[in-house]
Amino acid sequence: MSTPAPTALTADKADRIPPRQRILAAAGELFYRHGIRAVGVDSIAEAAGTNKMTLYRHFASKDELVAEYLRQEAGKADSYWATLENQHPGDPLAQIRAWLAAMAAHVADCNERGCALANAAVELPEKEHPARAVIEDFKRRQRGELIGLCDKAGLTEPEMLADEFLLLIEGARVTAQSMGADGLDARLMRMSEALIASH
Amino acid sequence: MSTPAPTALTADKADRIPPRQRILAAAGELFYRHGIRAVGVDSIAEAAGTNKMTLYRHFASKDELVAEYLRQEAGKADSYWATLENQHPGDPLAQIRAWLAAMAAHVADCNERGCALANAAVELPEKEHPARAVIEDFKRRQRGELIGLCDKAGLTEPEMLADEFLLLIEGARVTAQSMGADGLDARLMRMSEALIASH
DNA sequence: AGAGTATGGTACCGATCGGTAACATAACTA
DNA sequence: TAGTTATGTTACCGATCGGTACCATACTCT
Repeated sequence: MSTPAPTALTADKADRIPPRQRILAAAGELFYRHGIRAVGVDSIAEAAGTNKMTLYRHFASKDELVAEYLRQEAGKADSYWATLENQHPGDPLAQIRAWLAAMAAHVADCNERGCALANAAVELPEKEHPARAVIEDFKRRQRGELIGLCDKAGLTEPEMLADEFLLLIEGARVTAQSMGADGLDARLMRMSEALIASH
Repeated sequence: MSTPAPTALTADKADRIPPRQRILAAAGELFYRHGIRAVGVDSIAEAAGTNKMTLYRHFASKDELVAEYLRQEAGKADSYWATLENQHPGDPLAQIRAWLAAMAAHVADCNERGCALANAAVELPEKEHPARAVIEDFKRRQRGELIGLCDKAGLTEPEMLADEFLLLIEGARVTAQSMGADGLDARLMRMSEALIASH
């Protein structure tokens, strides 16, 4: 009678998921959807099916929670390189193409709101914010991985090419937020192929 | 004794500049530097050398002030196309190159924090916000102007090329916020020239 | 000079912000 | 079973949020 049904739909506290993970998941959703500064800790705790006190037992401050949220997002993106290697073992060019296609799909997805890390950089300009280090480290790693792939694929000027890809993708993700993603993914893939051909 | 000295250094109320302009100027500075949500109306009024009451006599709400701020920024960018036409009359390709160079300079400028309109789009995802219409209109106009120049310059696939430019620039401006602008402007110019050559 | 208007100053509103104290209740562990 | 730890609950803190009422100036225009 007490437990209505183990629906597992809502992130209710009855779930076996520990509160720290629930908080992080709820914060991720809200931060990404509405923006970091637009979301208060109260609403995060509520969405996580817990309360503010428990939140502050796991995170020293909102800023630290933000940093952890970004670490989580960075980790997801980082692990994707290994997935690509598994899908196209020993074929760096195919990995690059798959990565570009995945990015184009992100751009085309109406539910997406760009790169969480890049958005955070726009919203948190203070250099002292703990999130800044997370963002910069991630962007550096991402660039390094992509340069490595371009290099292994035997493409000329791998650094230049990787930067071209990154600028194009980043531009597309932010443009989609202000102009919509109408046909942007197809355009993105065409441009990418042209870049590959020219290297 | 009362007036210490007409220093004209601070944006003091003694200036002949009407409060509405002072408020808009102060809001522009603060919004761009620290982010829209990070700036309260009190601090805007104070920076403008006036008070909150006068601010609300000129702007119906903070959201409306934000929209007006973005209209102002859009207007500046819009008027730049005429400047380009004056500097290189009848030479659309030179105008494109000058525009690209100006954008690269923006990217390289450490005091810049990307496109004010694009940043606002990241910070204000709510579709009902009065700023959204301003942003979308501006981006559409910008794209139209650039397509027109590419077309008049006799470049092939002017729409495609304009989108390539826009994505590249937008990507560079947001990337500069998370990775610094280290050599990004030179890279940007090289990529732009390659794009022009291929069209 | 007088009337109307624009601005400044102050105090205030309810709501929310990030963050905490104190206490009760679980849950796990020895 | 006793003790410890993690979690939930409630109430609260000072500060700030966007927004407003009220009144005193100051300026402008007839």
